[in-house]
Amino acid sequence: MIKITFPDGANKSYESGVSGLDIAKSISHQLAKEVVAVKVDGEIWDAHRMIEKDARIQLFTFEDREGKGAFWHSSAHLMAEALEFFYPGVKLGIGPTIENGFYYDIDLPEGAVLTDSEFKKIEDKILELARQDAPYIRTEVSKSNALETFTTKGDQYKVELIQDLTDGTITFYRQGNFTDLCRGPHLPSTGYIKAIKLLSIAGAYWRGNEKNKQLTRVYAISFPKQKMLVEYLERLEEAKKRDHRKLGKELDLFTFSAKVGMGLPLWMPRGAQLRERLENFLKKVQKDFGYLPVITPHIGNKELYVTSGHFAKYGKDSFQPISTPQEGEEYLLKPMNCPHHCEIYNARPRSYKDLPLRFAEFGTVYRYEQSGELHGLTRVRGFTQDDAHIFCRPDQLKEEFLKVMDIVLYIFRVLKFDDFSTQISLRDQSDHSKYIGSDENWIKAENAIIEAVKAKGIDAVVEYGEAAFYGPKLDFMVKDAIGRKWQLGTIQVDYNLPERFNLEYKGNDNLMHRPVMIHRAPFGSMERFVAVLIEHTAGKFPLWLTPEQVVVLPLSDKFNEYAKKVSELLENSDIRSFVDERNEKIGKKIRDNELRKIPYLVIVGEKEQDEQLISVRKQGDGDKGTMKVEDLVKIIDQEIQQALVFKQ
RNA sequence: GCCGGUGUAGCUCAGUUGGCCAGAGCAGCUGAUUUGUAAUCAGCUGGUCGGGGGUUCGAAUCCCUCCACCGGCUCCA
Repeated sequence: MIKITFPDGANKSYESGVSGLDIAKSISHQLAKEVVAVKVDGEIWDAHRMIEKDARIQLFTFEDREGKGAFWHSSAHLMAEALEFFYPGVKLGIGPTIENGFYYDIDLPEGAVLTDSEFKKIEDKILELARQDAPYIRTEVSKSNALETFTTKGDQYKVELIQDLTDGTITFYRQGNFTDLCRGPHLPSTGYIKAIKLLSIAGAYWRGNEKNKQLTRVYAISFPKQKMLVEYLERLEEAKKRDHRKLGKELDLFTFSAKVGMGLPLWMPRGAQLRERLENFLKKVQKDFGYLPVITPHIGNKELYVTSGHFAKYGKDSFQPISTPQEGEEYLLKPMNCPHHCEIYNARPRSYKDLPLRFAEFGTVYRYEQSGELHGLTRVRGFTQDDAHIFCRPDQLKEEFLKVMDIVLYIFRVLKFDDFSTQISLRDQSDHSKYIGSDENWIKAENAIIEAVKAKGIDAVVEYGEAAFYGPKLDFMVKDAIGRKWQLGTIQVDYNLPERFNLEYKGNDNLMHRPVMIHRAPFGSMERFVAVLIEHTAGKFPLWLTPEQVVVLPLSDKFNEYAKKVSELLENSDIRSFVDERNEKIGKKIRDNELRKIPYLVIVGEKEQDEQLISVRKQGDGDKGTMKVEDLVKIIDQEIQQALVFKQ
């Protein structure tokens, strides 16, 4: 007998060789049907794998992340089996699970092409295999046997994977006639898979390396119930309605023109107003935090970027230099604001008493992004950073860094971005060739960030190899409507550019010292931030940001004059309002303005005119009754004040 | 840049064995209606079927090529 301990601390004796599934059966019939994986002493196992010694266990169903992992991983194997059926000789790469589903990278036989028109028959085949309810059988194999198996099969990708594994830890899983190299865990049998949908197809380089062969990646998702698949697809459809590219068009915020050039956004009046308000909001916050405005041109002499190191790093992958017609001097479109700001610092001698200096600029920069990378407003070739560079003494670094974090967190709070994640981006641990500057400077900079994050008590993940070439950074990431992560705010500590630009200040010891630089952009870029804001709000912007706050709807053109008067009164109280004078019925005007997501609709007819009142409707919330104009002003002022209140 | 897909009116979409002047709804314009809380009615305008080339008596439809967009990969100062 062995002793099994449950998560709540309770324990129970079972015969040796009992499985997670058996244990579930002993608890309840329902649980046994749902269990798909089990954690045994911290390791995730197959639910049907035998446990042979005392252990702490935890049972997982599809609702758990661990359960989904086993479920989707097993589905990937089944998909691979179906793909082998239709494409004999197909070579298999990796088939991992992802946040929503799984994929398998495959190398199709010479001449074969997989397109989405084949999805249906592959799905059907998978379900057919699933109905056979074949068990997933785990076997431990030696490295030499494993290599032999896949060398015989001619699958060089698996061979390559096995070569990197340590002997003694290699396992195969087999279901039906299909065997795959896999750590597991897996479902007890294929019958658990009741619904599957192939989602898309993409090229993916083997091992993520551009120099390797590009394999075909098949994305799919599966569920234990058909209904769950239907719900998932519906959710996906709903999310697509929030796509900023769709809403940007519908709400007249921005557009693109192939004639202007790909990746070069054109802000329409409503979008420009929204963006301007965001900028003014941040300007005000920054003023309170002691920032000083600076303005720099859109181009800069090539030498500037040679000095900063940007040219060596990105010169080949940038828009190429333009040159003056007479002298042949080379200029680059500005890809970064920092070199310009360094030269502003250098414009005059600085004393330790001047620091910190905080130069802020909404600086528009131009970067050559690969054509396949462009994506709405989130990835463009010309964009405006809410940039600033803080030049400070080393002893001021920590405090300055924390203050920047305060700004970022404040902005996220005001705009209700509460589902963000933070990432500390450090140097690649093994390859330092991508970076400029001394090890000593890097270590100082990396430690500064780690300490600041610790001081703020923020839960950040550490990613190696994600740093900028001149310094490490702290990034704030937010997800878009369909779950893609985008970096918004960024804070970077930099000891290197001050050296390259020979920045100095005179200390109280009468000696010259080198300042430290902080690069920071709380929004990241106006383009990307607005994109994410659109998706988060589904176009229902906060009252203080929205281009039009109130629309006045006269019941018929007899009341146009009164409507105009009401609108003027609102404007006099700094409320953005306009009159919908179209010759339409009131129902039509309400519908159209609701769809345009105007926060307040004011209806005026004979009754209102006689009593000098207004009828108010709130977007998405229906009739609010009649009131005086100043009552609405009060409601709106209050709503705005509440949104902007500074809570430390 | 790479893999796969898509491209018909401002928007959403019909239009496949290649065949008369390419269609609808919404938007727009004109007129009628003077309206009480999510779509009033009628008429009209609007398209080099993404561009170019080819096959054919004939191409939105088939082929080639370029462009843009969509989903990924790689990249992201």
